[in-house]
Amino acid sequence: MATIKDVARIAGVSVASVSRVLNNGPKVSKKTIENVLKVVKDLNYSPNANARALVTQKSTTLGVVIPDLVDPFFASLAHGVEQVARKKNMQLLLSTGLISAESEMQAINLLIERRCDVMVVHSKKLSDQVLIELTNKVAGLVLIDRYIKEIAHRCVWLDNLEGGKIAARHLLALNHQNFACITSKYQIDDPLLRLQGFQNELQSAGVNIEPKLIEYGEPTLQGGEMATQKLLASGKPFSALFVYNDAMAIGAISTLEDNGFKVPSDVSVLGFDDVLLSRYSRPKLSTLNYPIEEMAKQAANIGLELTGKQATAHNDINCKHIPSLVKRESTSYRHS
Amino acid sequence: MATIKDVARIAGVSVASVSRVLNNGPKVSKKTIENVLKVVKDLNYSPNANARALVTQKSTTLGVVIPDLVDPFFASLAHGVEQVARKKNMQLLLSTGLISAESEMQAINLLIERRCDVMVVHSKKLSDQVLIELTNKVAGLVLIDRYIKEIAHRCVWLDNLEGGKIAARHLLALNHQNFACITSKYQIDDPLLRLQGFQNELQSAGVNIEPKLIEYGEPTLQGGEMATQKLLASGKPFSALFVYNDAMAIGAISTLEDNGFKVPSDVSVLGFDDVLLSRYSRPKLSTLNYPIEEMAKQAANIGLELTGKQATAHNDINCKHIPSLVKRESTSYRHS
DNA sequence: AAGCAAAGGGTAAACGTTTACCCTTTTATG
DNA sequence: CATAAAAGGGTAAACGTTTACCCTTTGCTT
Repeated sequence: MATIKDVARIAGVSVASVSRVLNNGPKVSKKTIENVLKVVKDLNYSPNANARALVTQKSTTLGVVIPDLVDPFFASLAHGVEQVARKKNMQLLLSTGLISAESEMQAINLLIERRCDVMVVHSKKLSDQVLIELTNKVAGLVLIDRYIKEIAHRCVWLDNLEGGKIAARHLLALNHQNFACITSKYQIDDPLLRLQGFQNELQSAGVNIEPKLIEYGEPTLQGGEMATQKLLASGKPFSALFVYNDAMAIGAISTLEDNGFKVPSDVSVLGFDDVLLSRYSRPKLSTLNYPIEEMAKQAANIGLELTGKQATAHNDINCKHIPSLVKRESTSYRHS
Repeated sequence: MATIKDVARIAGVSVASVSRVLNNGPKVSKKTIENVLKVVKDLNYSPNANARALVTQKSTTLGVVIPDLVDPFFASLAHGVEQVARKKNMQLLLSTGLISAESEMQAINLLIERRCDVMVVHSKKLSDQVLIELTNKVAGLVLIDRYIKEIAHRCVWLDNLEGGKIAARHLLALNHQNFACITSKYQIDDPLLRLQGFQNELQSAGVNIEPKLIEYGEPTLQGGEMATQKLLASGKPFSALFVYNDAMAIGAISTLEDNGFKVPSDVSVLGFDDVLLSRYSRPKLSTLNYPIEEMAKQAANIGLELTGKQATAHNDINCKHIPSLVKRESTSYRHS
């Protein structure tokens, strides 16, 4: 593959001039520009990004750490980052860290070796302490979906507690009194906080949720189906069901209807996340919008600011996001 | 950030020794290894991947060109490649090229600048000629979802024509006689071939499809809804509907049911792709499985072989894939 | 016509690695 | 004990760029 030296030699100029032409630098005559550009084209020359990164001490790479790409939620996250990358003529380097502390750490280390300027990191397993140290070491590292008080300005996160409360308020406003809840069996803070917010708000309204009407499952369609079966098996009546995520909610609806319950007339079902699926289900799913793509963009932009690649914007920016209710067809007023 | 020289200096050895330790090279004593490793840890040293790539003339990067990450289909593609990348301790570099010849070319060029060893490229707009030249230039470039005769061994593709035929055979076997078809308005070869295969097979069975019962639309839920409305507006009866993809098929089902048609008892609906959605819809969608993730893995492995990073496997490998019927609930026997 | 600024362009160091080649020390062999 | 082989480790070139610094030419000012 041709190098800059080849171009210089054939064009009869120095490598410095070639470099200047390629980078729109100063001090090149029109004639040289044309000349060099022609040789570049003839030789099919392509500058070596690695060499460039080495000497300039900056990569044009935006790194992302997510567990997985197959989960649409994380795909949206990556997509958000990708959009700001493209706007800056940078590229996405993906590092997957299945949810374990070691693999998360490894994924981050790979990005560090690549000297990514900016890194958007989704980490659930690494300790606060480790992440704080990491942010000290890596200027452009921003955490997403996580809140650590000491580095609040480096965190872009969703208020899950408030999400639970919003869910409760919506269902209460629809005149419901008997509530059930399906949540994820995985003990990370998201499901815990959503449930807690939900319960808190119900309690404020003087309503308690029957312990048997809280079920746990895999955060998948099947998990939702199984949890719903357990709910029904309990024999306790309920007219409103708050579910950890949309996939589980769709599973729940499926099982409810198989058992003769109409959604929403018999049971209102409320999901969480507002992923693509929710718009495709029948009835269309009422849910809480998790603006992950916007959050990812914000995280990437903060990373860019931190590394001085972008004028630091409004510093009153709020890194805490509140999910918003998306009322569709799966929740409705209960006529008593 | 500490460099290998810092490590060498503090450990009291040469950079060569440090390098050898880091790469498990020969000619290092146990004592040196321990010594160096300790300094590496103390200094929090992280080797610079760019420098490494420059001198070794190989990157540990696996590039992917797709239009988009938000489409689950392409996310699956990326996920497939990512899995083989991880197995080889390589990483995914993503380059998005919205469907236009220029942006596809640009996306590929970015990967070339990065000197990706292996590139899995999804290109619909670049000409055969351009892609052939590209494969000559880039040893590890493999095309996915595209077939070019001259470089067949560098193409991993799905037989869309056969897919259309399989769809027709399935629906014919279910005793249907009046067929409708919804396809994508975008004139790339996939929709064209699927429709052609479908029609060919129907003709072989002596059945013709009413021209008014072929509709075009955006390949989305809404596109499916609108196309179905036009189908119904034609007034022509049909009991079997073959749809370009799952999203459109779900839109079609939605519109059919809104208009009083039961799926599958009144109309059988068959999708294409077998994306996540199809398992979540009600009724669950019958569809043709597009094994994109497997295909992506295969493409990545071929790229690896081409660049000698992997023993060349069975060379009887088949790069042509045939979609397989996934019978779920949206198609059924027509009782005449 | 002298002097000087501006414009154009070249030289070479630097970025952080790997590795071929060479040298020294230790160990094994007879 | 002499010697060869093996083991350990150092030196420096090379990878392909960018850019600070310097030099030459040109044109303008007085």
